[in-house]
Amino acid sequence: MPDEDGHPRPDEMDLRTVLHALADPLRFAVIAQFLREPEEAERTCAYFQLPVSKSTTSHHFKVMREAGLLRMVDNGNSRSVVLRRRELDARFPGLLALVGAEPAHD
Amino acid sequence: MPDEDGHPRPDEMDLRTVLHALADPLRFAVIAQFLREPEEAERTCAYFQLPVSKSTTSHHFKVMREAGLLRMVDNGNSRSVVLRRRELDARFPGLLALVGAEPAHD
DNA sequence: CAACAGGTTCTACTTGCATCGTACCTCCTG
DNA sequence: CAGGAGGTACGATGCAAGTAGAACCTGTTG
Repeated sequence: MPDEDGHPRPDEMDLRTVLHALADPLRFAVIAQFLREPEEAERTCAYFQLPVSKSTTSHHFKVMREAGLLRMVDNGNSRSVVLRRRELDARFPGLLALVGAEPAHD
Repeated sequence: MPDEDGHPRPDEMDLRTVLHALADPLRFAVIAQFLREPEEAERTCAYFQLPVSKSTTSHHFKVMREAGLLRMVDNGNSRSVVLRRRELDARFPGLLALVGAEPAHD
């Protein structure tokens, strides 16, 4: 079972769920953006400036967290998210590479 | 532009579209099933016995064809579909392997 | 020719999901 | 303590997409 923040362990990740998370253009763009940042980069949700409301942004990040794509990092002050790069590469080899290979869009 | 049957060329295939096509459980199951068959296997739509009506089945196969996953083969007699394995492996390396690695479900 | 099998198309229904506004929470800073 | 920044939770809404039924098409087989 996922931890208290809804993060699945790698063996709990479901490919269909991950694909669904990536099928949305905004979520795809967030992951693609992360892949252009240094590894282990921590970013606030606000950093991505998605063209939707705060609550919608929060919803999208929740979907990505629950799929296993992102991990929430609580810094006391503000929370950040981190791409779970190593775990995803181990669980779904090649998947992030495909996302990163896709040209940025919109 | 796609051909008269709606098949995109590999360079026209869009990863988001492909991921969306694979995010549906029935469509995912069809591709996973194809990966358990011999390469170049031709199958009728009816072969998969999806638990939905004929028109819904036709809809799902259309989505997969238009995403580039399947190619329609007209045998005069009955039509069949073929997984575009080589082209997909070239365009999205590793993607089909991920689908094939996922345990069958339901 | 009639009947059937396999697919497609069209229309309609219904479910899912992205979206938003509001209210609320937590931590920091005047 | 009051206010703001960053996020979350909940309820409502509107559109996209999965679904089914009916009519139709094509090729095969009695």
